[in-house]
Amino acid sequence: MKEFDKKEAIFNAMLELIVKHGFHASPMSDVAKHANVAAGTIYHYFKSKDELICALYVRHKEQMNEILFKNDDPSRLFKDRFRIFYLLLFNHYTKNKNEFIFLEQFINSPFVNTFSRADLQKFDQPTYDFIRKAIFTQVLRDISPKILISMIMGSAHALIKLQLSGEYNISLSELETAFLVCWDGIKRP
Amino acid sequence: MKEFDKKEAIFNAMLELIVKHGFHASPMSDVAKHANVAAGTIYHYFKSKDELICALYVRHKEQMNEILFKNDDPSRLFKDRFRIFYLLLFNHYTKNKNEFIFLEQFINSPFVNTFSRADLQKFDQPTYDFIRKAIFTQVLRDISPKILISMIMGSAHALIKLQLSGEYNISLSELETAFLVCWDGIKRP
Amino acid sequence: MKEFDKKEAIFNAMLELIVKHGFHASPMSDVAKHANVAAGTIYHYFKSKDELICALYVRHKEQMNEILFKNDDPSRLFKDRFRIFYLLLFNHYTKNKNEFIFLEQFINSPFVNTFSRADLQKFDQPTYDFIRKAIFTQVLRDISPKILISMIMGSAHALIKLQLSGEYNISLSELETAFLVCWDGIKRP
Amino acid sequence: MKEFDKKEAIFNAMLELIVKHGFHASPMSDVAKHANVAAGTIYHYFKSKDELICALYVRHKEQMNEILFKNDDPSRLFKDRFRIFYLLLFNHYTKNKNEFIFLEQFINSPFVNTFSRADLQKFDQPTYDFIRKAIFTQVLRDISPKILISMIMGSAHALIKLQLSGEYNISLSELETAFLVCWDGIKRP
DNA sequence: GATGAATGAGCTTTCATTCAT
DNA sequence: GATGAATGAAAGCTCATTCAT
Repeated sequence: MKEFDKKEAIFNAMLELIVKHGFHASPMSDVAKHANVAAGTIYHYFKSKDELICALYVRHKEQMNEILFKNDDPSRLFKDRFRIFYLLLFNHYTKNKNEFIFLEQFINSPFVNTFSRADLQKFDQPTYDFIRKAIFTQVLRDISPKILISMIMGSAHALIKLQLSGEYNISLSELETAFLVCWDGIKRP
Repeated sequence: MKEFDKKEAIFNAMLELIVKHGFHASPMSDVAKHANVAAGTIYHYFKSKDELICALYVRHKEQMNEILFKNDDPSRLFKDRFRIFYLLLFNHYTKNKNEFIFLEQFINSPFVNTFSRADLQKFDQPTYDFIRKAIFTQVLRDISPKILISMIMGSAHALIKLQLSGEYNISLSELETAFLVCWDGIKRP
Repeated sequence: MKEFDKKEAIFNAMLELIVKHGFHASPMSDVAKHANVAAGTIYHYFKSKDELICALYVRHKEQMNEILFKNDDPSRLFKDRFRIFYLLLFNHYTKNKNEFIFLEQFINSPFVNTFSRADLQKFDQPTYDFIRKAIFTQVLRDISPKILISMIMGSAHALIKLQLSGEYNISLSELETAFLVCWDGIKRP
Repeated sequence: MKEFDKKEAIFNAMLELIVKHGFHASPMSDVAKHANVAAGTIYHYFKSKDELICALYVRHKEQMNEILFKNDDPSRLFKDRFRIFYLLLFNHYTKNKNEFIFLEQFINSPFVNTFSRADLQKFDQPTYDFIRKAIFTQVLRDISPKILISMIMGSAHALIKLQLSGEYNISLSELETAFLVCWDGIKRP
């Protein structure tokens, strides 16, 4: 078994357990069991439980940026690009529930404070640039990009959470309407 | 010291500790210390740590509903009523950071699963009714109230989080613009 | 069972185990077992294993100073007082092997560095004063008390170690000769 | 790199780490790192950590006997030979602090029990013979050589420890006086 | 009601040692 | 010979909870 495999196995085991039981109810011994490695092995790849959890966050953010922006085509109309962004976000997380739940748990826990504000901003740089340019070109409302991004992502995440909760099943047409709710709010009037 | 005082002291101590260190780093012994009671005393008021945390959540939700709706005047224009709701939400949480951080941490942790879906909905009933009626009277978009509420609250909370993060200071006029971003998205076009 | 009893039981259990197996082979779980307390109980009385070990050292030094000096009579001839000191030292340690072995292990381990030089000197203050005065009154050689004390205690401890090793059994008359070996070396010629 | 070099490197790394952190805080992985070899390599040269530590002790004792006795000239006056022995001992250890601290730590730890009494005596045979003959020729007091050696070495080591502690700096003339303290005690009166 | 010493299961982490390469 | 990833038993320590006072 190659190193790559074990590290991945540990990541996946930790992700699954955190989602199911939370940080404090996911002992390293269980992570080891689920990853099919010895407890000590985890400590070859990660200095501590905290570091493993933070590495999981970093890995996720990098993967998401890849997913959201790898096919973005700046020559197209912004509204269309933004719609694709919105749908990619929704689709990825509703199909990868664990990643979403982990993410929400992480960013609302004191673990985030492990990172400096600058580090955290770095992960969101692609989204920040995406929105900032659209404000600059007068496509979006003339308001701080930070505020706009917060509102966009906040409402999108809430929508994803609703879907994942099983409390309500969002149809495709409702998703398109939700996109419009967002778009009508942020576009320059 | 009256019973009331001790229970309140325990609530406040737990709230403060959770916000500062997270659930798993807030031992009951520390709660006792901060509340100036003996460790055993907590167990007169709450069956367990989990129960205490859940009771804290219930207390908070009830207080918030009181704050948000006690002065709501159904005879006024919905847009105005909604604006007040939006500002009350923002103002309360930006002035009571601990409550907000606890809330976000709680609802994104496996603790929420302590409650049945029905119980959780009960806490949000006032908001649900508030929005549902406005859809019914054709003031708001014709879309599931659950979706609309998710998006409204998601974006509002994200805004509050931005303000509390210290990363950006939202001015009064920006707050009014943010309200419009929200309103323009949800109002019936 | 009173607090005093448990703390004492922990002290004694730790002492015995360290002597038998060394610091690193005396797990807290064994200490707990030998002291008939729960593992966690040790941590009510001592913040950590290291602190327990250091407290053991402090306790020992205080007891020894009591033993060595409580009956010292400054009105007597110094040689006699010193002889009593010498014999008390030898007798106490040969009858309390564990204390001696712990002490030697402790002061030759990196644990001593827990204490500042000043703290360590404080424990030896009574002996220091005892010897310094005898140098001042021209009974002992005119040499730094630190040097004299080192040589006295070093040779006395080595003698005790010889006796405790079982390699050789020191008779009473040999002990008196050993005292003279010491005395003839340190007295003012 | 020759075998010799690696074994030496391992010895030196272990010595340094033990002195700095003690036996129980000197992991083999650190020894490997400091010696610039792989962890597994240590096990080609030594069966276990304990064996490595014991081998270190043996190596040291052999080196010391070489140093102390290689230039001893039995035709000279015993007092002079003993003085040289005394000064060699002091000089070597005050210039090789690590060796001294390791030695003291080792002989006061349960590790010594790895060796039989006979083995331990073998290492001290040269010193034993040196002193025994001087008693036999009536130069030294008529007392068991074991007692005499214990007292000599005990006081000498205590002196070295004083110097190494940095607590007091022993001058050359004080060292000569210390030698006389020793000599006046042991010489036949 | 209130206390806080005591519990002990269970946590994170370490580290001597092995073995496939 | 040499490597260092992998092991897993065992360490130090924490903390929710209990119960005699």
